[in-house]
Amino acid sequence: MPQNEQPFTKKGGHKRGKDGEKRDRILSAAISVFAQKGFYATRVSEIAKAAGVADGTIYLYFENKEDVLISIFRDRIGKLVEVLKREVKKADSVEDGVRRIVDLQLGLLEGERDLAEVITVNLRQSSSLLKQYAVPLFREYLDVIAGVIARGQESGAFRQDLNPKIVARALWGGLDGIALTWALTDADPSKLRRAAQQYATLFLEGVVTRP
Amino acid sequence: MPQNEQPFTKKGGHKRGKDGEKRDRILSAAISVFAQKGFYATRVSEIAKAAGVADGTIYLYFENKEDVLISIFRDRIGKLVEVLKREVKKADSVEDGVRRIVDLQLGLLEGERDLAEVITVNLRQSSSLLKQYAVPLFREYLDVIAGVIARGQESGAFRQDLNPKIVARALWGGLDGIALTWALTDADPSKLRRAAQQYATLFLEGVVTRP
Amino acid sequence: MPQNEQPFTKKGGHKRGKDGEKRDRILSAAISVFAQKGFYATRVSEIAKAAGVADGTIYLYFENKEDVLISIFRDRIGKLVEVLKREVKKADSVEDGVRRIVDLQLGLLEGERDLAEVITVNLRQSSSLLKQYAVPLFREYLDVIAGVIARGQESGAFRQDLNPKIVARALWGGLDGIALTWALTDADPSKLRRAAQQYATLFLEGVVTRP
Amino acid sequence: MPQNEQPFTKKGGHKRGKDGEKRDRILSAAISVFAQKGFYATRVSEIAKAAGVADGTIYLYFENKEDVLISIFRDRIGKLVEVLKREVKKADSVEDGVRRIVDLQLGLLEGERDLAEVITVNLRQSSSLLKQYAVPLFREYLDVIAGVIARGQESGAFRQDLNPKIVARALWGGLDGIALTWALTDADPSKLRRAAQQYATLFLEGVVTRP
DNA sequence: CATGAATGAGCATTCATTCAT
DNA sequence: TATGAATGAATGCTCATTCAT
Repeated sequence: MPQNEQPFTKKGGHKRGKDGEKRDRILSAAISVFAQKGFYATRVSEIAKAAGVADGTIYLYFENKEDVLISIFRDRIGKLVEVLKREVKKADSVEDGVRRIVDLQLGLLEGERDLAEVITVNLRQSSSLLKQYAVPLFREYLDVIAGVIARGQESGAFRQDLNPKIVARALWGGLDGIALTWALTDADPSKLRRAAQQYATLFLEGVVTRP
Repeated sequence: MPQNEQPFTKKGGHKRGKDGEKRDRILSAAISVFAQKGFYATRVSEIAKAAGVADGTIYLYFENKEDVLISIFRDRIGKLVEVLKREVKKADSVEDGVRRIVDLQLGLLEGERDLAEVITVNLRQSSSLLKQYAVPLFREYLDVIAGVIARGQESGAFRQDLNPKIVARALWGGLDGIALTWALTDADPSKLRRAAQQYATLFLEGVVTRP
Repeated sequence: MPQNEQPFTKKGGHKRGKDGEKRDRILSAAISVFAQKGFYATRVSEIAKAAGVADGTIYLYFENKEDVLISIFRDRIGKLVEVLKREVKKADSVEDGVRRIVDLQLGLLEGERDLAEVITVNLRQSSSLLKQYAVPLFREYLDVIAGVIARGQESGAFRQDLNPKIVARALWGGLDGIALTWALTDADPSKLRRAAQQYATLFLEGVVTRP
Repeated sequence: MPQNEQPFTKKGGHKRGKDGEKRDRILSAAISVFAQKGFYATRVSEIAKAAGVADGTIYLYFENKEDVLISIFRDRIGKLVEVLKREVKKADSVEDGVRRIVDLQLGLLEGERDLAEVITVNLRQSSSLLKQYAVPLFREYLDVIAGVIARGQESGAFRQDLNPKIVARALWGGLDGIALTWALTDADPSKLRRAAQQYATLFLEGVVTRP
């Protein structure tokens, strides 16, 4: 995750490297603290402490506390969307694509649980300013999902009487609902994986028994 | 519910009485303001103003600001669960039961959009104290849904390879996801109702085309 | 201490009896609560509760919270001064008079410990308004003591190179100092009485051994 | 006590440092304001203004308002005890020791009248928390006095039928009583000094004429 | 007279942000 | 750049006092 793939740019440009490193440390710390305590309950000094910098230093890299949160969305969700796109491309079929989406999103809870929590939890605490930034990013994420659905509809694999956007939201929401209850009751990872499998089946085939 | 010893004085005077009329006004005002600005950004004085009472009056009915939020959950979700149970009982079939759940939950967004927003949004802002109160109520709500699923499985109407609790969470989550995006993009009610129909179908039959 | 010596004035004048009774109840309650918690930490509602009346009732008998405290001084210290005067008159000698003063003041801690505490403690919390009322009453009390000293000086029993007022303050202060430490460490009454005896001796004969 | 690594920069800049300069300014300001208005009537903002700092700055050095008061006791009474011990050691005789105690305690009223008022007045306003801190310090002060008395008894200079602790309390109380009335009636310093002399004589020799 | 629900001014405390070093 | 002491605006909550009943 860090950037050890730029072995000489250290002082070449305008104070990169060290800069980006500290900025990143602040963001990572913020993700961790926001996840634990929520945006409002988090003190700027707590982020600073977790990042190992002085309080004032945060203001060298971010406008203010809210900007830290927004930056998390901007920096990290962008990457998530990339991963999602890549993963979806690897799929053999649209059904496989859906299963990959499910696995990826719920798998995120294990790999980067804090980030997942920040995205899930803090998306809803947002002031209007935050909405302004978070919603477009969120929409892009949903659009990737909706794209898979639409492709399935075109190929005839998926039923065509459903709006792909609604289906995408439902898919995301269902995953989020499972994740939320899982997070609130801190169950073990194996249960989450099992839930993921069942959810994919449910989503694909429905709850009604096939004739 | 109290005061049956004054069958007509109802409109006589304002009767400073602790009969809950003022408490209710505060709760309603709080729902409205919390929905607009979120729990943390809401000032107690704003609730007071919206309720048409003095700041201090709020503390005659509630411990503190958080208690107002908790009380919303306690008072209102309890009623929601009642309505849900009643509605589910009226259903001819489990499939109808599912459709009623979908309609009810999304219908709530129209009738009491603010309440829905508070429940949806603030469930996740919670301090641990709030979780303590909100989670059990939420669980009860989910249990009613899970009960419908389980009954469907017993009757053979629903597939039996899925855990009813997971299915319940997925159902709720999908509805919540649709509601969230609808709320964030202030779409019109008719779209929401159409989404509800489609979602019910999706949930029941799955996204994959039937052979 | 109550007024059972007016067997028929009950409804004769203008609402006496009942009135005075309630006013007295409030004062007694206030003495008790002030003694326990101090003037500032005492809530008017606590006085009301202790007196068994409604909060608002207190304002029918007193201007405000401070007036309750002032009234305690006015009503109760006045009586104390009377008792002091009476006691002093009974004395055979000025030496006996001093011993009676000592016994009376420290004895007060047992009989009306709360009142003593209010006088001792709250005299010093006073706003300037309170000082205005308390100081004159206090001075009257000191004057009685100073009178005894002066009489002793006139009769030749007491040395004449000391200002009676200073001696009076010293006598009162020494008693107060003993009372304070006794109160702070809640020792038993017998110790207090022994201390009283020793103090009287000290005051009369000094700490230096007689040749 | 820290900063021995900058032997002359003392007046260089204001050195935001936590070197106690600001802490001291706050304490001094608090002594002054507490003395004038009492602990409860004093606003934190008043202390801040008097100290020439922002309100929030006070909370960088003290837990809360009460901690400011406690710190006054802790910081200043400790020093008083030191001075008292030193002064007592210088005494030629126990009688001289007593006279020094008297002079010192009443002399304090001139040099640091505000501090004396705070100690005298606020010792009695205390919440239990404050008592917890103030009482032990007070006791130490009394113990020094009691030590002088005890030494006088051992040497035969003082009568042995009196408990040294009681005598110590009486001595302190008498001084406090004189101080209180002097403070309440803002007499002039010369009178206080005369009172001190008379009080020492009274304490040593008693009020009764010697045969 | 008595009540106690309602009031709202007042205050301790917090914490995001700044800026001298 | 980095620091962290200092700032002071902002706000939750208390409680003496009022007044309609």
